[in-house]
Amino acid sequence: MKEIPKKYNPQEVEEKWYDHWMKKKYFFSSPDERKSYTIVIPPPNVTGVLHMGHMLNNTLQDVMVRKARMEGFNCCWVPGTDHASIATEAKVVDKLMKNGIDKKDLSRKEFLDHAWEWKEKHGGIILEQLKKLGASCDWNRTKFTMDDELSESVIDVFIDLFNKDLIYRGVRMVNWDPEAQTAVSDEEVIHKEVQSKLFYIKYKLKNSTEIIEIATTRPETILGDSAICVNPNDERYKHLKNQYALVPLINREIPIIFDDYVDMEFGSGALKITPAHDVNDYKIGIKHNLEIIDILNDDGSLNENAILFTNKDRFEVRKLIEIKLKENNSLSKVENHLNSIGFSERTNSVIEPKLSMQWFCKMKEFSKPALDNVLNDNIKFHPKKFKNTYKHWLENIKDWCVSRQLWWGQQIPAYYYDGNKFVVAKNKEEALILARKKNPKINLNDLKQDVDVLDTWFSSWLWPISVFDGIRNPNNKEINYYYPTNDLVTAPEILFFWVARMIMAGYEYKNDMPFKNVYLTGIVRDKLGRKMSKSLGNSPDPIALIDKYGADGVRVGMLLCSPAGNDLPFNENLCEQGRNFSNKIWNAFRLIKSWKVEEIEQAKSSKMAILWFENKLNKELEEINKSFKTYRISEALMTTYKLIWDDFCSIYLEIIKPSYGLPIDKKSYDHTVDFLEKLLKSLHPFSPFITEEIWHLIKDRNDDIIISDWPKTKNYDENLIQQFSIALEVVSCIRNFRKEKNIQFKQKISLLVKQKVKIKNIFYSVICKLANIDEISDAENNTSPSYSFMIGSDEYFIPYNDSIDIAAEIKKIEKEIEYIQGFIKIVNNKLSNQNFIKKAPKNLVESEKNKLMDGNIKLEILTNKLKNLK
RNA sequence: GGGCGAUUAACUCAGUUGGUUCAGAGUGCCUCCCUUACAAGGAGGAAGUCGGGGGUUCGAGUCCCUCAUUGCCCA
Repeated sequence: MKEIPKKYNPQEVEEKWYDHWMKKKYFFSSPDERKSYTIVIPPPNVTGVLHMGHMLNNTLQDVMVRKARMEGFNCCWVPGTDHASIATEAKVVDKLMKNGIDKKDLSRKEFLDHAWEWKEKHGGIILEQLKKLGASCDWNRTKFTMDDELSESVIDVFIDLFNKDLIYRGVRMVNWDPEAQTAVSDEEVIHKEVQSKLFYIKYKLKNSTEIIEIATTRPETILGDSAICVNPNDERYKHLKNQYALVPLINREIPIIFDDYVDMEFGSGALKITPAHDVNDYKIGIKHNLEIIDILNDDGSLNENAILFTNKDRFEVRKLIEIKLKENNSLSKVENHLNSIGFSERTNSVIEPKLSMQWFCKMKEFSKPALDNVLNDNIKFHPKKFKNTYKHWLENIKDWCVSRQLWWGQQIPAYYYDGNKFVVAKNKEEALILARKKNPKINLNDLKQDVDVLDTWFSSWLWPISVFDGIRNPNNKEINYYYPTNDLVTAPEILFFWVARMIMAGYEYKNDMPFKNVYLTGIVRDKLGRKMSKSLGNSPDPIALIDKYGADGVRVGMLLCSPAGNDLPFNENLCEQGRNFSNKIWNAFRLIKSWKVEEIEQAKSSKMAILWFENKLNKELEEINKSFKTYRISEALMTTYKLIWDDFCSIYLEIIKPSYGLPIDKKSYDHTVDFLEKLLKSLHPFSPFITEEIWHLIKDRNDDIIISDWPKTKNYDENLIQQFSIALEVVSCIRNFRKEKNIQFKQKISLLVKQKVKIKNIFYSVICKLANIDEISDAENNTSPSYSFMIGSDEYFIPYNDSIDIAAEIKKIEKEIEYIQGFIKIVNNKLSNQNFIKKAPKNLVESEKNKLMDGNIKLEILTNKLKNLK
C-alpha cells in the first residue's frame, strides 16, 4: 500500500473518478421498472462560460440527483444549452465584423452557416466545465434548443397555437431595441431610475398670441406629436376647446384635446401626445383618433417624418433640439428629473417604445392553470415567498410578443402572399395548399416566409417536454416515464421568462405540471453586494477556484452559505472552508487506516462511544433527510458537516483512538469503518470525489459509492444522547481546569462526584478517556481540598493540593448563585401569577414547578459550598 | 406610483402550531497549544435591548398596528 499523503490532493482524484463514472455509465438513464427522478437543466446560453451562478445552480442539482440516485431512483438529469438568439446573433455579427464581413452582405443561409460554425466551436464550453464540477448529467441526452427535433417541436407548437387562435399578428407598441434592431418582450426590459432632464417647451396657439407649455423628458419626440392633451377639469385650459397648437420648429398644427388621463399636478398640466412613441400616448391616440407619426428608424435615428434632424441618432437630436428650441425661444426651462427608463436586458441600450407589426401569444388562457396549480401547491416553490410574486405577475399578465427581428432562431412559419395575406404552415408546400384554398392561382414562388424568428423563450418554455420529444410524439415511452420532472433549480430572475411559461406549456401540451418542485436559488454577489457579472469583471473564474480548492471544496463552500432564495455574498474563504473540510475527512480516514487491528479486548469507553455514535448518527441522519425533504440543502450540509467534524472526528475518534503505537480491537475497528462508510455516503451528494476516493481506499472493492444505498435510519435513544452530552460537559469543565492550573493532559487526575439524585451517568468511561481521569468515585466523604464545578445538580470535585485561589472560587460561586437566584425569581414570578396557573397548559405549569425545584436544590448546594469556603 | 419580502452576534444565516435553560449555528475575532490523523489542526473565550415604537396575551424573536431602513417584482 502506497503512503497516504498528509494533505488531500483533489486534482489527482477528481478526473480519475469522473472518467470512471462515465465509463460505468452511471449517469445514463433509460426507462425501466424503477421510479424515475428527473431534472432538466436550465439550459445555459451557448454564448456563456461558466459563472458562479451556474456553479451554485448546478451544484444544487447535482446534490439532488446524487442523493436520489443513492435512494434507488432511476435518475435522469438532462443537460443542454439554449440558442440565445439576441446574444448569439450579436456575437456572430461582431465576429464577422472583425473579419471585415457585414451581415447585410450575407444571405440568411450564409449568416446561419457562420452562426452554426460559431455554435459548434464555442457552444459546448459550458457543458465541459460542468463536468469539472462533477455534474452527473446524462450526457447522451445533451440537447440544444435549435436541434432539429426541438425546432420542429417549436414550429409545431406555433402552428397549433395559431390554429387555436392563441397566436395572432398585429401592430402593437413594442419594446424596440435599436441596437439589436429587434422587438423584445416586456420581460426583457429592465427599468432603471435615471437622472435626466425635464424640458419645458412652449407651443404657440394657432391664431393667438397665447402659448401653452408642456414638460417632457424626450424633447426630440415633439417632432412626432399629434396633439396636446389637458385634463377637462383643469381651469387653466378650459378655454382652449377646439383650439390648435403649433409644434415648435416645424409648426405642425395639432389639436388640443381633453382627457382625464392627464395628471394636473405634473409639470404644467399639459401633455404632449406622441402616439407612435409612447404606450400611453398610443392609447390616447387611438381613443381620440389622432394621427400616428412614426419618426424613428429601426436603428434609433430619426426618419423623414421628423422633418428635422433626419438620420441623426435620437440622443444626438436631444442635444441639438435643445439648442434649436432655445434659439427659437421655445424652451422656457430645463430641470433635473429622476425618471425610470427601460433598458434592453441583452444590449443595455435604451428601449424605444415603437409601433410595429409583431406576433403575439395570448396569455390569459394559459394563466389560469398555471396560477391555480402553484397556489394550491401542486407545484411547490422553495422558498414559498415567491408564490406571491408569481401570483402578482400572472394576474396582471399581458400578451407575449414572440417575434424577434433576427435570423438566429426558429423562423416563423408564416407565409405571405398577395401582399399582407398569410397562412401558417409547417413548410412551404403545406402553406401552398392552404393558400390555394383562398387563392387558387398562387404558386410556390409567390409565397414568402416571414423573415423573423421566434423568441428564444418560445423554445425554452417547451424544454421539459421537448427534450423527451413529447411535442412531436406525445405518448412516447420516454415522456411518459420521465414527465413530470421532479425538481427544477433556477434563479428567481427568470421566474416569469421561463418558469411560469414552462408551467403554462406543461398544462397546455401535457395537461400536467412540468415539475413538482421549483427551487429558487439566490443571486451570487461579490463582497460589495454587487451581482456578479461579466461586464463588471467581479466574478472569480470558477474553474480556477476548482483548481485551487478542488471541486468538492468549491461545492461545499458554495452550499454552506446559500439557503434557498437568499443571495449569496460570495467570498473565496468559503471555498477554503470547503477545502479544509475535505482535508479533515481525509485525515480522519488516514487515522483509521493507520491502526493495527488485533483480537484484543474492547475498551469500555470504545464500546460506549460506539453505542452513542450509533444513536447520534441515526438522529442526525433523520435530520439530514428532513432538511432534504424541505429543500434546506445548506442545512442538510451543515448537519453533515458538524456530524463529521465535531461528532465523529473531535469526539468519537478521540475516544476510540488507541494510545500511540498500540493496536485497536477488531470490534471497535469494524464499527468505526462502518460509521465512516455511512458518513461518506451521506456526504457523497455534496462531495462526490473525495467520498469515492476514500470509499475505495478503505478496501479494494468493485462497488462504487455513487450507486451505493443511501444510509437507512434506525430508531435512536434521545435520553442516551442527552446523557452523553452531559458527560461532554464534564469533560469540558475538566479541560478548563487543566488549562487554568496548567496541568498537562498526560498527567492523570481523579474525579469525585456528589449527586443529589443518584443516577450514574453511563458514560463515565468516556469521561475518563477524554479527560484522562484515572477514577471517578463517590465524593460523599471527601474533605480534601478540591477544585469543584457543577453540572445540573451534580457536584464534581477534582482533588487538588496546590494552593487553590479561594477568593477566585468564591467569586465564581457567587456569580453562579446570582444567576440561579435570578432564574428562580423568574420562575417564581410565573408560578405566583394566577393567570398563568389558570391559563397555561398543565404540563407547562408542571415543568415550571420542576424548574423551581431544581433551581432551589442547586441554590442550596451552592450556598453550602460557599459557606464551607468561607 | 402599485405589490411582495426582509431587518436576530463583526459577517452569513437558523429559530416549526406563541410555552422547558431560547436567544442559536457556521465563519471571523481573542487566549493558549507545532499533543504521535489533520496548524487546511486542537482546547477554550468574548460577543446580540431579536430595526424603533405601540398593542394583543398569563407569556412575544414568533401574532397585530405603525414608523424607519433595505431588497425584489411590476408599471
